[in-house]
Amino acid sequence: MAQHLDQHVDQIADHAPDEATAPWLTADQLRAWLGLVSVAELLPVRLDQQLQRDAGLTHFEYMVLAMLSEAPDRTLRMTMLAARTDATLPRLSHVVRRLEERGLVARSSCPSDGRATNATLSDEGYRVVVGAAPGHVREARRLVVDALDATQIAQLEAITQRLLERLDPDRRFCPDRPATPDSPH
Amino acid sequence: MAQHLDQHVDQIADHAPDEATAPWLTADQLRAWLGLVSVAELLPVRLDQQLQRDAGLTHFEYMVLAMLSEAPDRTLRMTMLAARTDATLPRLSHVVRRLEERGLVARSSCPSDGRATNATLSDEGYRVVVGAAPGHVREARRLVVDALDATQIAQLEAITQRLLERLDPDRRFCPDRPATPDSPH
DNA sequence: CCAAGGTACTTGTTGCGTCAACTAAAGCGT
DNA sequence: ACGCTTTAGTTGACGCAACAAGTACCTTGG
Repeated sequence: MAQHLDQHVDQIADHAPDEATAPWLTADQLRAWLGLVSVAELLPVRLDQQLQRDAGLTHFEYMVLAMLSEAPDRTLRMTMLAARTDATLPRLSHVVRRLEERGLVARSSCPSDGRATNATLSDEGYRVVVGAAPGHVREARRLVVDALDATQIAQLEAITQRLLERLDPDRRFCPDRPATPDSPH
Repeated sequence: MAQHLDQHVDQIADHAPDEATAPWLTADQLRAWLGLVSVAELLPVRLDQQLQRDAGLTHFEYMVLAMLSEAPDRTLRMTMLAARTDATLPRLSHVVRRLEERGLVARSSCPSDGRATNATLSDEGYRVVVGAAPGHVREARRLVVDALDATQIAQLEAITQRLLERLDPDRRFCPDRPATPDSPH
């Protein structure tokens, strides 16, 4: 499948022995890399399929609703919500508009800052996300958690943390910072 | 970030102690799961960014060209190419049409089977993919390979193999089967 | 040798994400 | 009080992927 990443190992060994200019991978590295790329390609698709089928939500919509469900008053400013879901503001704006049309969230202008918009989870939205959560977790178990033993779970956590330092150096995604719910003023 | 996956651990412990109906995750499992989801979300974006910037290709287009570059006569049937890139046929058809408009591949009707279409990498397409490969591998090193030590590389390979058994039980993706290039007749 | 069914694509439609404006509201210096 | 800049969000256009239909070709049973 991927000779193109290692097939010229011998020829570059001739004139480019140093790390910086020798791009190709060893067989072990190649297998790990291709495995990770495959997982990264397939996992989001599976998550979307399960949630779409069982709850009529994309994974991203689920994340939006889930973040709101945990926030004080089930309300977050768009910017904060975007940070927590690793979305651009335009993307979030479109998605929230569609969710509002479906009656799952409501938007309101923030009283303390006229520029800001607060998104609030409706009762119906709460029912939807609470109804979707068990199936989602079941899928997480089926695809990942139950496929690995405890040792591998620990290894996976360490590996993903290392990778996230490179993939997301600013820690924009999954900031885990305490909620600054409404108007910080 | 994700109380919604574990916040009710205590309350379900009351009435649903068994595995099948107890969906929530332990803290360790939760961290590994969220880490993997984040990586799966960010890695494809980074790969697309680097290839788009340096070679004007999406990761998927790069995969298409790379698979062709390894095939005998730089030629594959659409169905085979779709299997090797984990794409649906409609998706591949659109992408190959665009690549043909850019002069990177050529399509021709298969002489031995009038239904089939062969995609062939042009010289220009070969130059593009060969030019793109080093930067792509460099990015793979920067984001993943060089972030992990040899032990973790081995762990990651084992973990991804386990996960792929669940994510892709039919081994549709990355089948690594020998090329059946043209007309098996 | 012809009809029925399956195979290998291609094409049109729809939905979502990104990018590039654009609007409106603060903040800030004078 | 007046502009100028920054911040927050929305909107519209465009590109790409998924799904559904359609077309052309092969194959198999009668």
